[in-house]
Amino acid sequence: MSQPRACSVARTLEIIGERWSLLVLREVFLGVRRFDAIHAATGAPRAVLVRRLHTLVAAGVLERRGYREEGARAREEYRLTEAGRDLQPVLTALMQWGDRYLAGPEGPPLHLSHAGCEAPVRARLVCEHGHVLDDNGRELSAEPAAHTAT
Amino acid sequence: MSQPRACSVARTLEIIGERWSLLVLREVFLGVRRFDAIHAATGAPRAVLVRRLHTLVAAGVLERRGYREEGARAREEYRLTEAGRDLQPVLTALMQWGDRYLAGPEGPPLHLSHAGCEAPVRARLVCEHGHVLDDNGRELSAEPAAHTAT
DNA sequence: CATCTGAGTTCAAATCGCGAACTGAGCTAC
DNA sequence: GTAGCTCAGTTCGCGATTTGAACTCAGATG
Repeated sequence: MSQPRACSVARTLEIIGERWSLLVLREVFLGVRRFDAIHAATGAPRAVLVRRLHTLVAAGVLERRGYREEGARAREEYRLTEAGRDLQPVLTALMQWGDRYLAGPEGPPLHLSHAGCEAPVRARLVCEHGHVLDDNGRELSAEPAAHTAT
Repeated sequence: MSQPRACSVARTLEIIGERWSLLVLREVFLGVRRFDAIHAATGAPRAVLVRRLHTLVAAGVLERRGYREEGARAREEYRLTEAGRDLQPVLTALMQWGDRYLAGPEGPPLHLSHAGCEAPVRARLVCEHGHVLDDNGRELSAEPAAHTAT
């Protein structure tokens, strides 16, 4: 093996693997869309935040658009695209692991529930036959696709 | 809001959010456990790899242990702990997103299936009433836990 | 003994991240 | 109409981190 492994994990991390990217996305998922608000909620330095937002927009995960509220001046906001919304399982899986292994004595700081049904939501591994697997991957088997080259 | 948001995502990223950490974990999940092999498979610089491995060991995600094969000299290997195995949904969610949005013309480079049942496995959001949600978070509602402070 | 391998160290150069201060446009109150 | 406020960035200097390549060192191999 002379080349690093070609892998969708690596490619995804090229986009959202930088230091603040996922925290930015967390905020946008929570409905925080304006620059200053994201800055305050994440604590990321402004210069870095600008770069991350541009990267995410360029990658098609966020969308930057101007808007204007009643009699207020024009502002910018960042919204999730379809591709961005599809990152929800990533955030959920990260949060869930932190809840389990890193929560303080007060328990998890944020609670996700199924709108309408109110039940707590978890990221699970599910096979197409409908079996829900344990989270630990012991029931998984991985194999490279046919075209192993590249 | 003067303090950055307290959040399990942020805490988790403190541990596995560095540049190479998740790629290291990907390899260990795939059964690659030796330093040089991880180095070759990820392409991470050796000095960085040493730091990441130490971080992951210190965080209790990996375990470093010496071993010796028949008549070979002693080596070190890195193994997943229970906590490490529980990161599988994170890796799977990342891979799945990359498969959907970043796969080349040859399609996804790696295939996960349910051992025994052979069916493809996906990371899904599932509520405790057993409903499987869309991946896009539209059916989710988030609220801070009671103790909003800190 | 000379060589190979595995697991790191060490090094200088380039990049990146950081906090704090600054810019500049548009609105609002005086 | 000008002083001040808000928002969305820039700029800046410093220090930490990353990088690739070369080097070390111990144990096994020929």
